[in-house]
Amino acid sequence: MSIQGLDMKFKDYDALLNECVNQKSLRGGQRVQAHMIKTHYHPPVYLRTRLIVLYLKCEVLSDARMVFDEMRERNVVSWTAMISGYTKSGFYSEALSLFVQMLRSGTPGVTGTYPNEFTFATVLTSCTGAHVFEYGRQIHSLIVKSPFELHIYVGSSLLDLYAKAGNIHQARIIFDGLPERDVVSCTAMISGYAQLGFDNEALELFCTLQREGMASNYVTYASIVTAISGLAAFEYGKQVHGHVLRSELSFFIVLQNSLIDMYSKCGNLTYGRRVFEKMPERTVISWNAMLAGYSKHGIGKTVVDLYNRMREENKIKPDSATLLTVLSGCSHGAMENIGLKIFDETMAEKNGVDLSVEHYGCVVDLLGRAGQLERALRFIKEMPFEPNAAIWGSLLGACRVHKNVEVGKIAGDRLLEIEPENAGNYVILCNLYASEGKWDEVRKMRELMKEKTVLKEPGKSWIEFGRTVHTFYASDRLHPRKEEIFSKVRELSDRIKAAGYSPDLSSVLYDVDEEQKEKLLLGHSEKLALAFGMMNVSEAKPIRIMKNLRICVDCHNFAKFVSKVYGREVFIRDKSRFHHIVNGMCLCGDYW
DNA sequence: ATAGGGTTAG
Repeated sequence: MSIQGLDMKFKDYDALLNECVNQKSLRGGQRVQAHMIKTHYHPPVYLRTRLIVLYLKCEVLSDARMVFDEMRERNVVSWTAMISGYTKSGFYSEALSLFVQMLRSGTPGVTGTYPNEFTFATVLTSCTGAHVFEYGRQIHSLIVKSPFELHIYVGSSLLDLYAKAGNIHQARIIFDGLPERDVVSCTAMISGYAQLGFDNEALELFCTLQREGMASNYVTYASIVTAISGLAAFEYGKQVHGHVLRSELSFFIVLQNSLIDMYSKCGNLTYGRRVFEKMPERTVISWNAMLAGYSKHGIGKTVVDLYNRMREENKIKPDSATLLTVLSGCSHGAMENIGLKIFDETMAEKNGVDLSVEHYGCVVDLLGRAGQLERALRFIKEMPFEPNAAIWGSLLGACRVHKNVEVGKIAGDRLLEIEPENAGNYVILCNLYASEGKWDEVRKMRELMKEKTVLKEPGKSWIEFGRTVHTFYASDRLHPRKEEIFSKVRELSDRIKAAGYSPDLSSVLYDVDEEQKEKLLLGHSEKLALAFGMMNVSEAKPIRIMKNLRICVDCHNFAKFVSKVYGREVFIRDKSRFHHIVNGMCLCGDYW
């Protein structure tokens, strides 16, 4: 196409620019712009905006911005296009600052440019991306006064904003208030539930909407698979996977990634690996999800093998999450030296990944697990980050296992400064002091604990059986089969006591007599779930239990004895990893 | 002409 020497007018430029946009031709746009300058043509707002849109489509933000800045006058589309350009590239604060300028713009004495439904939809996304939720709420109040409150695009990003801010209730109110629903608004609601851990609600909404004939796409499925991962609802997950395979959606990498994660979190690494191996194309997330599965199961060797394969294939570059997973996999898998070596190698690499305080935390884990507590302490003092609660907690945990009161006291004091409200910290310190017979210190800790701690999240465990997820709370008085389950726990306890089990009363926080302590221990939700599993799950199958917190020492021991005495295989997924318990032993090596 | 939802790590 040649435009030299022609007498170009609005209509011609418009046609040319349209063609460039369709072909995504950056060079074409630049030639049109050059021609305008050469022939002293002053394009109107419309044509300048078309140029901005073209440059944004070609992902050259700076060129778009240049055209934008040269405009003496702009309309809502020029503003919105520019804001959207910044939002899509993740420059949220630029986008928000433009939005403010937009409201203030206009000739003196005249009000600014008024945002429309396109502007609101995109600017809310910026607020969510930038995590400036208070700002988003202010924009919400502008929207309420505008005619666009019930617009489906605006409503979707608005409910997403509240969901991401953690206010799922408000998100649901907005969702229910929308006059119509479509895939995106429904998916935003479902993923909002899933990301905040309201997995049952996510599943319930998904089922309801499906009955209502809602269309689903791969984003919807990725979100629902995430909810299934949280519940570890293996049977349901397989069903959804089958559905995906029969649809046209199975080629989406994002969806395959979430399936890998789902199977791993259900404790079925074989299925996850099968999805992983069949992928024609992988992203770094595919690798990270697969690695995380083996890491959480404590299978360190496979973590390292897979990581080496990733580096050998040299197609996908490991990122900081990869390294974090590999280091934590080495720690869970008792491969301390290899983990430390990988850390050192990464440090030495020129353009390796960005190391965060969490990576350093993994190294503390590795050193602590290896029993090198003084070295871990030195490492913490020399690292380029301010140590946080996770770092000190990791060191303290290691000190408890290796019974090192000296270093443990240092870690504990720092930890209580940062996190005085966390009861778990006092418990570990109590255990440490008790193991050395320092009863004065134990008493001091108990008093401090009573004074400072706040109620933590209540413990709960669940197990999937007969297409239903059965949930148990500590000393569950509401469960319909409570009598039966409690007596089964008693029965298990009596039988394993004969084989050498003795309840670990020291892990009970409350100041009550020993009999009470044992009763409290027997009421732990994971024991109830285990008893339920023993009553219902066929003997040929492993019992798979999920727990929202970390498993306690006594329940861990209890499960080990049950596995030996009754010859059962037990998986317990807790907050930090999988415990795979067979014949009286756990793959975690009693370190978690 | 300009617009909304998604997967991994601890």
